[in-house]
Amino acid sequence: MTRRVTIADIAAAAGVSKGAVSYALNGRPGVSENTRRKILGIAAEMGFVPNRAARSLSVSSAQAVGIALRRSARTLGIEPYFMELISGIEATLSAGSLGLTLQIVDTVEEELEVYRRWWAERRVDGVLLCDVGASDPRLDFVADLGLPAVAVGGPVEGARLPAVWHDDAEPCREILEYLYALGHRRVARIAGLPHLLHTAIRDAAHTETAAALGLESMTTVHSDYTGEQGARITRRLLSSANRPTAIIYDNDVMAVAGLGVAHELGLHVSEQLSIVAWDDSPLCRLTHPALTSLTRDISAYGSHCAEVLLTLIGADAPSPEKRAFSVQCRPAQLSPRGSTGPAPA
Amino acid sequence: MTRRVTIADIAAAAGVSKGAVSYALNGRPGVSENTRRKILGIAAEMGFVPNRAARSLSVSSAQAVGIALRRSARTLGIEPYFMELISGIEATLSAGSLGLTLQIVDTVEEELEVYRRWWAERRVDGVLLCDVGASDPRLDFVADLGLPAVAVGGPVEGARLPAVWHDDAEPCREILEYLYALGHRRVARIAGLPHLLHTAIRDAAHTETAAALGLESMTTVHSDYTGEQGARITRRLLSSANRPTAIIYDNDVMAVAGLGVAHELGLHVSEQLSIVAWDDSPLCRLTHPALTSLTRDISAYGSHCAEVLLTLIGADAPSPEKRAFSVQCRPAQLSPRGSTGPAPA
DNA sequence: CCAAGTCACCGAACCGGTTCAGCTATCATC
DNA sequence: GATGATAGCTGAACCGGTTCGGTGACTTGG
Repeated sequence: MTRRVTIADIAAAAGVSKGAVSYALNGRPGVSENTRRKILGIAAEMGFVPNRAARSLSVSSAQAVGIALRRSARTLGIEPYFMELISGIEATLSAGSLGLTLQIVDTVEEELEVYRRWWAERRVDGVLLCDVGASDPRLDFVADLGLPAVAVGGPVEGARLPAVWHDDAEPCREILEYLYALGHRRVARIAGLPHLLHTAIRDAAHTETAAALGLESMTTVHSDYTGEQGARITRRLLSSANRPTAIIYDNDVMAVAGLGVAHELGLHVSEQLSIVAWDDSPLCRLTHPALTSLTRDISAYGSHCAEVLLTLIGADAPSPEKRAFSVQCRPAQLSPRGSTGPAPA
Repeated sequence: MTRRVTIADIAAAAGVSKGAVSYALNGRPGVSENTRRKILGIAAEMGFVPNRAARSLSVSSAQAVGIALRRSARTLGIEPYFMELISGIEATLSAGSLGLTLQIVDTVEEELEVYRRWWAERRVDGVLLCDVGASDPRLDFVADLGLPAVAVGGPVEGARLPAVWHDDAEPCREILEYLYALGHRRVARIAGLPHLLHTAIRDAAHTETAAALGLESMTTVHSDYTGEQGARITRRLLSSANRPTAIIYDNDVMAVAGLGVAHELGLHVSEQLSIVAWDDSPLCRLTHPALTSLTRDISAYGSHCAEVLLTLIGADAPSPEKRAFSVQCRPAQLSPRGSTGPAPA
């Protein structure tokens, strides 16, 4: 294994000092165009790649951002959301040649501890906070720590840090009006974790819109996003006396599970029961019938979050007027497919 | 923002030299038990956390391992395999307080470039190679580079690096014998990417076993693991003159898609068509009927791979007899569920 | 009582970059 | 022609750890 090439080697080869090489490589003033070209040539020729640790040590930046996920391995596995989000984040980061450090945690305490450690070690320059809760201890924690962070979800009130989010209320209205137009009067919704911010927002939007439309019933049951719970709650709802004619699921996994239960009970989906899923992953198109869903570009969402974080930590200085603060993305669009139809008589 | 605590601060507070502090913190000989306790006490009190960059610079280790995934965002999203694998890897790594660096790439060339850069920058101490191909350029590349790596899949012949794998042939025999016992004589298999090593192994095992059992037909069609292709191929197979009575899918996503197609064609799954899925994710239990599948503990598999990599890079020196070389894991187990039944008359 | 050996600790070099004060040569200015 | 400004570069300090040679104190043994 040949030894690594350092700037000292380049300096020696070019007959200049280490400082000059550093200026040349970083495109800073302080060297003439001629020597810069010469140095760059030698560096390329010798296959120079700067040592991260050395740079981080002097500049005190990690050239990496972190993300801690507080979900079980099983949930992370089936839930397409996270991988799509991560792949979007990753795309933006690697364009700026930043690394992504990933950690899976069990509890909030553990998550806070991870942030504390990452920041103390300078292992990351900033973090992305997923699954933002209505009153989330992490927001103040990272702000107090001074750790740059972006909330993936919002809006967060009294925001001490930027948030990137979709308007969740509008799609809720859209879907309820759509179901109403199809004749549905008894609608149920299997919602996500109740403490999450967007769950609360959707809850409110549904209650409000249902009242405005004068629906006969608008039941909301909270769940943990797993297929098991989705199936269990669906089974209960469909066995009740006055069963709903349409069910809205807060994610696609539960919707697929719900579809399975409908099959199991011998209910024809679309004729006897309509199903709508949030978060349109390819999963929604695999089933028969395909699931009507609320489509968001989650990968783009992730990219967006990463961009905001980058401007926040000043990794790539964009136009100065581009403020690094809360951004709202295009809301989810309704994609009607086979799983919704006119309400049964 | 209060300034970070460094070992110099601790040294000053304890009235000793930086060197002594370093010895004390790392549990090395060179300080008395008394001063060690004193130093540890002060360090804890001041909330000391060592700076990664500084340590990496002197020790020249990154305290992180890397993983580059060469799959599209969409595939990564629906395919539960990767997230489960990653979560297993992550569990082992964070136990050893190593970080996980993730990157998503488009082409092999790009992937090789990522390895070269990571290693040159000393951003990682080693990597895990996923989706091992039958003749995989990455194996020699990382070996030549001197970059510690573990192949997640195998066995790889002429191995210059360790591999961790499951025996894929045995489950193939098991499933075919099971289907045979149920009376199936025309079996099809929608296989994965043809260049992948385990695909080749499964191909061979199926062909061989089918011949041994004297099956009427054993069709294998290769795909790219996506639900779209799974559906398309299933549709074609089921529309053919002498359609199979059982289909084996190389992953769960395609199996779910296949189930959708069966519904679409009005075929009763288990009575008219049996379906078997590889890689039992929770997805397989969401559908109706639930999918018979070949269960592997992918998360444990990931942990295992990470352990081998750790011993390889010597991060945690285990018992010396524990050689860091190719390990074979427990093969997948057949989990019979509702999607398989006796062949139709 | 002194030589040898051991223990605990210090001081300094080192890893590979960045950055800044300072020096020199060049050039414009009055 | 003295003065000042500036571009181009050097040398050294610095970031925060690790590591190693060396030193003084203390124990041990003959």
